[in-house]
Amino acid sequence: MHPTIKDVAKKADVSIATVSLVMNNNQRISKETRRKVNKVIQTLNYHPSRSARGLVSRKTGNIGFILTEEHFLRTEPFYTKIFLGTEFEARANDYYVLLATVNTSFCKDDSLPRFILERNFDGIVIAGKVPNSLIESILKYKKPIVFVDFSTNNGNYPNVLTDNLKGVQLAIEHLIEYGHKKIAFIGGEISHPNITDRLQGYILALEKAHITIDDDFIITNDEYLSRQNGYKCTEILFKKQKKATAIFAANDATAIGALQYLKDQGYRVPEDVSLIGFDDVEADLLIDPPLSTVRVPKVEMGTEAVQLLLKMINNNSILPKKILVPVRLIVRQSTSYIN
Amino acid sequence: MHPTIKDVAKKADVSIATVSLVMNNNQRISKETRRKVNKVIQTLNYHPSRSARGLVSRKTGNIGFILTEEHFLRTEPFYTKIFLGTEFEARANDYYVLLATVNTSFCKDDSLPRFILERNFDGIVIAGKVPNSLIESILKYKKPIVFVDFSTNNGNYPNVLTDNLKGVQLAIEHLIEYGHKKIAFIGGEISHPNITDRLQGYILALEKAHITIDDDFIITNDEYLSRQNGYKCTEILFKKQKKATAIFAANDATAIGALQYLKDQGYRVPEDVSLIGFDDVEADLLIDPPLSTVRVPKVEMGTEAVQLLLKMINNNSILPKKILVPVRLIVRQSTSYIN
DNA sequence: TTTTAATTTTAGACTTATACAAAAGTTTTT
DNA sequence: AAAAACTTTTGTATAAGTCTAAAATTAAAA
Repeated sequence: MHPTIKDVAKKADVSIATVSLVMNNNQRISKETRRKVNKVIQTLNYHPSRSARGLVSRKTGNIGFILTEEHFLRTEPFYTKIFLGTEFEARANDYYVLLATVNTSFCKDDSLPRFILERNFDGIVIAGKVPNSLIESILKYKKPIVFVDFSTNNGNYPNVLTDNLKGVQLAIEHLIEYGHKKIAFIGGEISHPNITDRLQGYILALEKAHITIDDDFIITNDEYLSRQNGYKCTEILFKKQKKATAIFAANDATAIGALQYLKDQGYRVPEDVSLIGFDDVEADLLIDPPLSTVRVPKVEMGTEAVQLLLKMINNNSILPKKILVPVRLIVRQSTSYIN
Repeated sequence: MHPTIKDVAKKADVSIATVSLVMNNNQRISKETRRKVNKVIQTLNYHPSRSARGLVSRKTGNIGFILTEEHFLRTEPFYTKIFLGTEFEARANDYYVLLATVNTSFCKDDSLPRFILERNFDGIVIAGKVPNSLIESILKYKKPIVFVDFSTNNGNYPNVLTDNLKGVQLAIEHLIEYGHKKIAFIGGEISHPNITDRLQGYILALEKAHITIDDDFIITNDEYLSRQNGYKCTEILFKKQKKATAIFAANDATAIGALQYLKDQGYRVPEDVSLIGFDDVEADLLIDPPLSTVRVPKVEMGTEAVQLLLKMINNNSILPKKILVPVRLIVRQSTSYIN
């Protein structure tokens, strides 16, 4: 059998309480005893049992990570990267991450992820948009929660968000610098906080540059932010009289769909139309031309979320309610000077 | 506080042992008592504590998933999908999956993933090639292990593998059907079991079609299976006198690199050269022309692995030593009839 | 020596599973 | 019909490994 706290205690000739105190860095233990015990711990390669610890201390050492199935199975590894970030940061702090997906149409009587029912977690990271009914169910457990890439006014929990306003501003300024004035905004899921922000940022950036907002250049709907939807929006945009010379797409998937439409219609990108997206996903480099975009630091969002969550778990009093992760303009070949 | 077994026992007017037996579907409990207890369990929304269970039963309900950092961070979500599969299957069986990455250059004194040290797992899925030293360290724990997408003769543990021979055979037959006879094989990591198999399959398929193997058409090395390497191999291939009319690439990344070289040199795909890969990754659809390939069912590999692992954990006697997951030929636009 | 501070130990709790004991219910034997 | 022998069902007691409040011990200071 593998060693337990008793084996360590016996070998170090102290009580198990002492060993426990040493393990938990309690300062009452004398340096000498500490050293002696630590040595035995090393020798025996002792590691305390999670189960026993969890049972008595009511801390499980687990962090839950929840997102919708839809987001999880999404082709672009957007949330996968956020997950990676949480995983790294959790591991660095001796936590495990338990991943669970929920149905997009979760309703209040559906059963919650198992680790919640079993109280097998100390805190939860909720990534992306999830149903309100799910949030309400989870809130009942009164455990620390951090939202990533989604904000809700349900409860008052901290968020880790993309700096959308800043990102759009960078993108629009970039287009303006290239001489564009007829800049369109296309995208779906307009009621999603991220997209609302981006549209808002688009308007602000144009106003700042003293360019009048033209409603004909704003094509939005409430459908999923897919390539298909990007294609469709661009089609609507270009069926109008006025022609935009640049398109800001609400995300890269939308931009890739837009590119397809433009190619199909014989427009050259960027010669005829400049195109910029948002997110910076893998696919951007694979398409022709490579897509200019705004980089969202996905992995960092995950690490930030865990750092915040751990602070909550440890009752750290200073808690930012909102962390905006910095974005970066990535200029590739889909944007150029206006002809 | 949330309910414990005691609360259930009191409310159902039975002993905690009875509740426990009901929870574990022990048949000695009478139908009536069972019903009564189950009803209370429902009413109280009782879920047994993982920690307590783990402590007494020595089962943690956790499955470890190990892969190298390199594989985890890989752009193509190959292992991510396998992970998804394990996650789904594990959840369906009330297990959690704990993911851990290890350094590619793990050496025997490095510390193992934490869940191993803490014995916080019932079995492990090892995905992809991992250092031998790691395997040796893990074997010491004498716990069930299943290897996915990698086979080792270290110990005698079951594998879940791609049916490489079949896959290559399908690809080569497809090319032959299109009239190709000068079919090249390119790829790195030639000592990787998968790639060794694929080369083997290439040779067998050609022999079967009575086409003589030409060593000039086999370009391999031991570097990582990257696009860069695909580019390089193709360069070597086409600097020779004899020109191949079709290329079988050891995987899709290699194929994409090959495509780049061909385009750079003015070869048209598939008019001048047919190109087929292996894996079926996301990128295949994004490149121009979309890549013909052999689909590896990644998610299914994960589910198969967990099913196998659970059988081992539950001491199921009938254990296949090797599961070959079926592959499928995916014909897209990078292959065509020879001109 | 007494008081105080520092260090260590004792004892109990956390929740569940299970061996064994006990009770209740059935069948067989006399 | 009662006793004996089973069978089925339920309960009692204990153990798993760790943490922690409170108690006990030791050392240091007064």
